[in-house]
Amino acid sequence: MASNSLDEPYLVDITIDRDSSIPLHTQVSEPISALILSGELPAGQLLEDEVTLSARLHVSRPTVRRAFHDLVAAGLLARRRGSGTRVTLPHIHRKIGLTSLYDDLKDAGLKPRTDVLSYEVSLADEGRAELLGCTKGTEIVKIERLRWSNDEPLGIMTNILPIEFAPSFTDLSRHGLYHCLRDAGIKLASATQRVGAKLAGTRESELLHLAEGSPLVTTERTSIEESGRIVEFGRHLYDANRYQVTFTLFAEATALQ
Amino acid sequence: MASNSLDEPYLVDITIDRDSSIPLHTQVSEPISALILSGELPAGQLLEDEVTLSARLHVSRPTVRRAFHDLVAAGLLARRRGSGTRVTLPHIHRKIGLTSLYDDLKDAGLKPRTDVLSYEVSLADEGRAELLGCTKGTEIVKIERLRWSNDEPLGIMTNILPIEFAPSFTDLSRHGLYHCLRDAGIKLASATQRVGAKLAGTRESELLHLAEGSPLVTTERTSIEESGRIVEFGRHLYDANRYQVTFTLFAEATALQ
DNA sequence: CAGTGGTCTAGACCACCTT
DNA sequence: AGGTGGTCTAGACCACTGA
Repeated sequence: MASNSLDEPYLVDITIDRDSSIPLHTQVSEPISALILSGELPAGQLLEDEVTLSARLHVSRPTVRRAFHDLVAAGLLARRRGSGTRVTLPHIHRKIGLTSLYDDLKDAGLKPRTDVLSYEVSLADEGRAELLGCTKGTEIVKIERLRWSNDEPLGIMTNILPIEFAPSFTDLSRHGLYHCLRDAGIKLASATQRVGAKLAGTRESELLHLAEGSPLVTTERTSIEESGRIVEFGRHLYDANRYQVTFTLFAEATALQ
Repeated sequence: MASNSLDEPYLVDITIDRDSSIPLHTQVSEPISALILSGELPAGQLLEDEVTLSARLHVSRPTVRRAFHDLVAAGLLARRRGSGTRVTLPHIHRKIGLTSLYDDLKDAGLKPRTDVLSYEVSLADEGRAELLGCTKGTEIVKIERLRWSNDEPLGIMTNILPIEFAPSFTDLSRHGLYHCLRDAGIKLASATQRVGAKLAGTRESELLHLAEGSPLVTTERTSIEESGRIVEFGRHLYDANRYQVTFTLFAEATALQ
């Protein structure tokens, strides 16, 4: 292959602060991540090999390896023995996270707005208790919201939470649900999502300003917190002509199964 | 907390073969993964700490750490400093992989069958070239298949591939697309997926034995191979009353972004 | 306080790719 | 043959958890 700039290792500008509380491997991976996501590093760009980089930064090779490994897991880098470490194609960079799946409209610059339609405290019946992994009769909060985009209603969002996780009505009317949870110090570990389709019923079509029988995207989500407890269960309905769910799967993550 | 069996570390039966070509960390993680996925280890079960386990197996602590780290990334284990390593809730175990998203019916015991409706070789027009990341005029293969489940049509699957990745018609009529790709030695790295909804048109409703205007789940997928090239682009349509897309997101994976 | 996972080091050898 | 990432070791110290 003809030599070109992609094949000359890019020397990322990294300064290591050994007094910082930030782990060294993060101090290595974060600047690289930022360069790739900002588009400054083009797809296919070769990086320094890990031995050279560790010598230049005066950190151990395992530390650089850990940083590179994290970037590979995030889909930003691809490595090949003998060949080196390169930036992946931008397709892979559009990786979706736990929060962005729900707060993604903000980023898209679509002037989002969310109205809280109802906020109810009640005791869990059998079905809801099972959805939340709690016992029947536990106090739960049910929230119904309407999400707007460009001054048109886009989705109906219904969520139930055990009362100890639920944000207050006022917090919720100001910020998104995930934002409130994070502010309350609740750390989410994972979320299981089911996406399907259905036709709009009477109430749904009225709320969303659609004709009855219009196609809707349905999502059901169960969010789990670090210790394994279920934080919330949500059923959302979106206008299918204006909303799709996007996500990326990685082969690596399934290597064990 | 009252002492119970979950809080007594479970000693996983692991034998290390140092002559094997399988990495030691895999020899540690794989049996644990199998025990959890088979349900033999209950949610919340405490495992040995990594120092004890590494001593028992006569491997170094970083090797055991690597194994545990992989199991955490796969969603099977959760670790907390000072507290230990425990099996996560089964919610998280239903993790979806690159292939299972498309070959998942087989597992569900639904007697799947796939008919190849058409198999065409052509030159990529502008739109298809962009979808596949190749130049206009490249030879591509377009495949249309009908997937059955329990002797009822379930989905229409349309895929395009650069001709060098495309399986032969005969291979395709015997095995799933992903199966063929794997057999051809093509290693997938990631796939970006978009899920939405629409109403069935005339041809779709005929093929799927549905009324016109029935709700369909639509998926679009771009699969990328190790070196970053696009392997295939697929547009699938499914009967929404019988099919949903399920997947799990992990917080860890997004830590960098 | 003791126990646990999190980070880091400075090496070593091997497998694979490219030239 | 040389360069690259993949694996593995035997330690060390720190931060957090729980009793």
